[in-house]
Amino acid sequence: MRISVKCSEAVHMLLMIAALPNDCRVTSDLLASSVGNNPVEVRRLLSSLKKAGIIDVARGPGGATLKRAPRDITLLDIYFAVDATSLNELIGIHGHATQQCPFGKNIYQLLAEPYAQIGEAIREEMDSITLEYLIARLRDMEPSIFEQPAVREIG
Amino acid sequence: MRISVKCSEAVHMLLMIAALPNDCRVTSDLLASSVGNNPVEVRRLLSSLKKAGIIDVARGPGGATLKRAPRDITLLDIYFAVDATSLNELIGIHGHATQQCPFGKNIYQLLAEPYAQIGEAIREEMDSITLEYLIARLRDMEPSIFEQPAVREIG
DNA sequence: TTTGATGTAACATGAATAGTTACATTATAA
DNA sequence: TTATAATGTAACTATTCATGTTACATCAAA
Repeated sequence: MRISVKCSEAVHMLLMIAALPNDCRVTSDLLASSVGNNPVEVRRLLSSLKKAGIIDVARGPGGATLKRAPRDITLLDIYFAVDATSLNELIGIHGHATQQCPFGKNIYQLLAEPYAQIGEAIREEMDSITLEYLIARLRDMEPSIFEQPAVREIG
Repeated sequence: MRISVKCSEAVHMLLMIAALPNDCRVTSDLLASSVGNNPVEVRRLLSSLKKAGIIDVARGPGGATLKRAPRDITLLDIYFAVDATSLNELIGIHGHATQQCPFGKNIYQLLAEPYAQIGEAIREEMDSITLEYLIARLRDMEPSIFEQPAVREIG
């Protein structure tokens, strides 16, 4: 699975966790069937989101719930949660350049700053997109999801 | 090779092509030994840069030369040249969500706009970094490269 | 014509990713 | 307490994709 797809799947899952009513247990099987992936992979993602403090996952006949308010969960949080590799690795620099060559010797330091700028731009953009915003967008697109009592509310 | 590493290797190569004196033929073997990769991979990158109109590569005992001024070559050009996959694929959306589910049905459209914003931020940032700027940075770090006679020894 | 290089196909290798099975663990409800 | 239904994770397999290697046709210049 590509890093990006992990991220969009996690968003998908979080939307379901956030929007489904309290009496609907959001299990990994339910999530898997909607996301279109296998339950183990979903659980791996859930596990990552849990470690990041974004959700709580109850064992036994439990289901997952948000641990923070949707406005306090950004795409950046989700991205970092489900993908251990940092942005630095995503837009990385080849590490096998010859140190004997004046070009090879300097290429890392040369690119480090510009690449850090790009990473920062990505970070800012992702951090500006909250789960709250995505829920609002979803409400516009599919109001029926929210036309039921006891929709999960946090914070 | 990761997409990012391709990009940094291409920058490395372009710097050598731009900075080495005219009488020094920049061959794929020379580039490969500095970049620390095999000549065929380097030729694949050269081929991509050529297709993108960034360099000319002479056959026979030729060597590569820039086709455009360094100020007209940006990191974005280089990135697109050496990586066929678009940014949309880099930060993509899972395509296997169930259409029967109101979440799965909307997830693509929901994420499309925010993701496009992120892509645009990356694009802008990469497009602001020119080869000219990188050459200037390199000159600051390693002035010796630009003091003519010494450079012929590279490789 | 010889030499030294590119261009690329075809195949092999290897590493990362994803999928499957299995089972221990745990909370809840009867 | 026990049965049930779910998570947590290990271990293994399969697959995919990026990379490395070999080989050779092509080409330009001396």
